[in-house]
Amino acid sequence: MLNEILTHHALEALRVLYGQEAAGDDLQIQKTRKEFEGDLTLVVFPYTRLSRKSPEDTGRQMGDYLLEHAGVFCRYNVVKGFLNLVVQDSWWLEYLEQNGGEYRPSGDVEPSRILIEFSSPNTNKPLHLGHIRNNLLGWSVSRILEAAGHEVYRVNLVNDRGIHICKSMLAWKRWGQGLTPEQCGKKGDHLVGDFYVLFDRHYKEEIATLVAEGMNEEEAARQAPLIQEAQAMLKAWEEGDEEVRNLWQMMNAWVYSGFEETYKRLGISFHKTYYESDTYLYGKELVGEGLKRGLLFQKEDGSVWIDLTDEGLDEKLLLRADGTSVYMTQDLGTAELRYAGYHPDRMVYVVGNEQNYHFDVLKKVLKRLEKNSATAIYHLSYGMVELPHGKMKSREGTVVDADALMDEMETTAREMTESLGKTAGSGAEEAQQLYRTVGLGALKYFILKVDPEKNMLFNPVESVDFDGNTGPFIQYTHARISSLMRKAEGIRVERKKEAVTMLPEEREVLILCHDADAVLKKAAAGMSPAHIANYLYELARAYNTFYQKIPVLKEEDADLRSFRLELSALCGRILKYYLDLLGIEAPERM
RNA sequence: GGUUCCGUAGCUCAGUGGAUAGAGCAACAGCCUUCUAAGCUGUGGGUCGCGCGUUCGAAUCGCGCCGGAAUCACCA
Repeated sequence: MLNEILTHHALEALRVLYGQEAAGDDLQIQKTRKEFEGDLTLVVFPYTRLSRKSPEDTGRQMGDYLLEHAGVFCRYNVVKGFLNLVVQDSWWLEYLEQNGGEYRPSGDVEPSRILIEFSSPNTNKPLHLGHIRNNLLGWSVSRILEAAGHEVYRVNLVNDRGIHICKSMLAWKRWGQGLTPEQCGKKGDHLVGDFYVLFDRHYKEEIATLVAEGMNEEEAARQAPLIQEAQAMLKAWEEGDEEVRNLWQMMNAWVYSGFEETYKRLGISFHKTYYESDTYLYGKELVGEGLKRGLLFQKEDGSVWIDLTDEGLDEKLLLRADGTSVYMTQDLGTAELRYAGYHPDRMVYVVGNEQNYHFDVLKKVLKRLEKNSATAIYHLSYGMVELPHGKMKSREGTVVDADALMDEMETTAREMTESLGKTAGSGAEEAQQLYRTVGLGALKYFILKVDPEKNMLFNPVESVDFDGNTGPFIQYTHARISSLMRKAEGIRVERKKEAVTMLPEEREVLILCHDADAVLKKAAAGMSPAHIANYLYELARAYNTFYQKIPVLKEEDADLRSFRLELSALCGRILKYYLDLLGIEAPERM
């Protein structure tokens, strides 16, 4: 709001003072640095050409004009080419009054309909740390887009069929002896994952045996009895073999109940879940249609390809010689199905950056097939989560399991809380809830504060802290404000505006609160929760500085006390609202 | 080799055309008889990978190098 006022009057100043027109986008407005007095700073270097005066003189002339006409500034100072403007106390008090109710972002964007796909797990193993980044990003981005005023649909595409699924099915059939999750007390996704690992172990042994008998490795990998049997199983599945289908349904059901638990714990949900087994055939129709129209071509063996060499890419396979589909075929199908179902302006795919090339190709193929979904697709690419020893490899046992990680976070939160002696006065259930909230808050914040595009390092032993720039720090600030509010019940009084003079620490909090809308806009435009996270930290820190230095309830002057309470309340509401955008809960006490 | 992304303090990360480049962690020194110390204040720590260019102004934009990651599968 301040930015708009300043922009409007600064342009006017340029017109009146120098007879020059400038565009609003050219104005450079920023928060005044702490070492100078002011709330907003206008960079006047660019206008020295228009004014034909020194930066200092230009700044002073514009400052005088703004003081007189904008009606919100009370002082200014010019340092080199920087015009630092001080907002009147009365304007801030007015602002506080207008934002006294529940916090709502301004949301002045062109609303659009957005479909966002994330999570997209395979049903052959439990979720791990990589999925956690995916899930948290997808969830948070969808919440940010909603808050910014868009219509958002969250969808999940479960990869529930394929050779990898058959591997765990086969292993269970062979060595499982009818074991169920109920019998062994294990989550279904973990149990199925165990058999997937078991398959791999036996498969490797078979290969080693064949190699020892003189076969080369590549051939052995193809000839091993286990893999052949798995392939036969996949074929039987595709032909609708009843026994295989039943086994498949039973084991997938185990996995889904396991996933359900993990999703619930992570606090995420979807509007719709697609299953690849339902949609994987549709892509073939698209390919067939494209072939008929001469947009694709067929090789001698009958496989279907697209030639993207004129776009700087290669020839890409779209259908195997035996008529079965590949990854790309399926994605073509789901893209079109979804587009037809929702008619979204944008279809966002939250998928790791290892698939940048795949999405590049996907867009180009759809474009070549003259499909509308081509322009709607947006790949929200994010970096890998690396461990101190390198990348996560499921086969080498270096994955960080999602459920185990959450357990660990809760345990750490409990130990931390107990060592701080903060458990007194709350029931066991309430305490458990707090450990969950704080532990997950730490994990979510740690992951979301990093720019999605960048790879990040996760050290299981020391990465997730509870001090400093962390989730618990922000949650703590919120709890602290909540405590103030509880104690303030009934002692609030009407205040007289003219009786309040603000201190720098108070102005700092106010200007950050005022910044909230702009931050949300930026986060929505860039689909980056990191902006929200870093903003939250700044706001919480500014509030803590204020809180530590300036009395609120203990202030004897009733007008000042009320003002500081209102300021605290607004800050608390914003912290809560923005934490929610990250999927983090804001506890009332901790 | 082609393409894409990344390189900022010992470590983890902000900052993406403006002022003397910022936080946290780790280290050190202070602050709880006072509204929640998961907090606050201070000290030390930098060739923003290297070079050239554009600009009144470059960590930020362009070009070239160096280093790292991903990808270029009839796996998904």
